[in-house]
Amino acid sequence: MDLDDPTGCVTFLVRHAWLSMRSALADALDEHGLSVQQYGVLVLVSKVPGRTVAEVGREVGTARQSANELISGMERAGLLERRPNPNDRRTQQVHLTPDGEQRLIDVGPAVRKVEEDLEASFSDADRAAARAWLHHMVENAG
Amino acid sequence: MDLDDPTGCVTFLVRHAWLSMRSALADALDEHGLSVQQYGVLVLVSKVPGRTVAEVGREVGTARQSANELISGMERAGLLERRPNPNDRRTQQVHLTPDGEQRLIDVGPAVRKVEEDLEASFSDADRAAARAWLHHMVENAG
DNA sequence: ATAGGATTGACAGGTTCCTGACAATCGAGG
DNA sequence: CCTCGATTGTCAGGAACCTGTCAATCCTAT
Repeated sequence: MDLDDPTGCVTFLVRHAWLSMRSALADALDEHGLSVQQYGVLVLVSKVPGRTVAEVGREVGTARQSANELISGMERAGLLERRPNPNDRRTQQVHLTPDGEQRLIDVGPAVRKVEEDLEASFSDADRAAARAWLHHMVENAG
Repeated sequence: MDLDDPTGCVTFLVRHAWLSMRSALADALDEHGLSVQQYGVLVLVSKVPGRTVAEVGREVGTARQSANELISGMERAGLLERRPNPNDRRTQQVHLTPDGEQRLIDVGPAVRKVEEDLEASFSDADRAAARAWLHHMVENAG
């Protein structure tokens, strides 16, 4: 990727960072047969099992319908399963299958290595500062 | 937008920041009838007139074909024009029309206000640090 | 209890973006 | 000169994502 950002617009710099990091992450993930979006859902459902489709969509930053299609695909791939929600007949609880859990464990080191390598030259303070800046953008925009 | 990022993965935090900032930018832009991608191309071509389609695609972080479609649409909208390149008969030089230049001038303040408001609570040093971090991600990934 | 509003998962249809090809053209090396 | 590899703009087809909509369900207030 080229992406030198001559626009002088921070928003596009953030976009370029996202594209580059996604590309690096994708390289590590598709050795394990996972897409970046699938990995995102896997991590999310792993941290908070029982999430509904709509919740997954919101927290992963995509439309409800896109989350639906994504989850359906992962269900077909045997990574996820939907269970009926006893407290709400509209929704379904999304859970990891044993295969999904195993896959998440398998890719963990590779993912962590990618991000660690990318940030290797930064101090803990710098990393925290960058996260704070990014988090602030998330909170105050949209 | 929700986007609280419980994944603990910086890459997704960057994605969330991009989505949020893009949404804020889009709100400001569509009052002037521009999309975020169109604005990006406008700024890029303004800074370096005569860019080819392929170059625009690379620098804006999209496929050659997507840049082609984007530029075609903006040409139809009277914002851009393609001129033959005397030194290379394969390529065409993309230039702003007077309308395109005017539109860019018109939206400038709104765009700058959005980004300034987002970063208002950060010092110059913090802003520079965030840009350095982002730039490093762009350089070392992809 | 029940009416009204909001939310859910899913379907249909459309937009955006991408990959894979193609001929035309350029540039370097015989 | 001429060939060969690389690059350009563009077309065709598909993948990913979104909006709009619907019935079903939940929640709140009267």
